[in-house]
Amino acid sequence: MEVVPLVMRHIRSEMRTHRMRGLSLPQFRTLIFLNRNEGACLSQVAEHVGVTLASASKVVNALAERRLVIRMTLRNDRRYVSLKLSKLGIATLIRAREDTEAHLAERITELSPEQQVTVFAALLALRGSFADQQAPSNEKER
Amino acid sequence: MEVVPLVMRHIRSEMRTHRMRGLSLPQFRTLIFLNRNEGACLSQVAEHVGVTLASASKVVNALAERRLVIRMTLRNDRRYVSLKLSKLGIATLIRAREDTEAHLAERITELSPEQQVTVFAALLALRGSFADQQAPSNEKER
DNA sequence: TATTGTTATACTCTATAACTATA
DNA sequence: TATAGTTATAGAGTATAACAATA
Repeated sequence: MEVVPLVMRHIRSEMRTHRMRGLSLPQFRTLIFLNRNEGACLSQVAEHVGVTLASASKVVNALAERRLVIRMTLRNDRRYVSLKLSKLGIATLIRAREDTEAHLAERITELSPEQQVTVFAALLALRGSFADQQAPSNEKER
Repeated sequence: MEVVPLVMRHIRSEMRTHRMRGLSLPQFRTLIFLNRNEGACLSQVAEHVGVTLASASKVVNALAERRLVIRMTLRNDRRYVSLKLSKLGIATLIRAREDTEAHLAERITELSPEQQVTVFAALLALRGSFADQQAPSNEKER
């Protein structure tokens, strides 16, 4: 409860001060997800980012207006929207990620090698515990 | 970059679904800070929460309107605002914290005892690295 | 003149609810 | 009738810039 917001603050602060090509955190995370899941639909984005469909729609819309994301209607079932990054989106994501990771890495470097190993192990454990949590808590209530 | 937002999402999700007496995360963190630093001024809140003075002013204003925080002008230097929790604020904070911590604890319990130790050590290390980043010059011993 | 805080303005994120389009 | 997505509306958080009050 205490540490996570500290780290979040740092990430956001870095993203602000280094512009990040003007990406907000939800936008950034959406780009990351679409980079690894080309052709995903909006519902999948919403579930992954952990927001409602309506919120995801707005975030994706902003990204589409900036030509970072391409929206296409599926032929099979025209209710679905297929999403993927444009070339500009990919380039933007790469540069944004490099910037932010570099600054996070700087922080981590301040820790001892043992602490770095500990942090890495802990994050893996936390990911295992938290990563699959949004599916049950998000799907059932809709 | 990947795990921290997951945990944040979980915290926020818990806060939403369990109402948290309608506290947002910045409001919650502000109450926590004031609980441990009675009489702190607005600038200290802003620095601790990691936002600008203007943003802190808005958050505190919302808390004051809900009678959770009491604002008082300092006699010595009337530019300063002294902040503290009301009784209602204290009660609200306690219940909110109990709820959220209980749910976080549930998650952590899913990890093995070794993993729990690892997570704890990692959070300590991260706190050491990230906590003083906001206020390198503010070394009060409170 | 410097410092503390507030207000004005503008933007993003977020939710819920109502709506459209498709199946 | 059910599902995917959008739009409308509202509220909170955030920033910068301009302002007020105090020292």
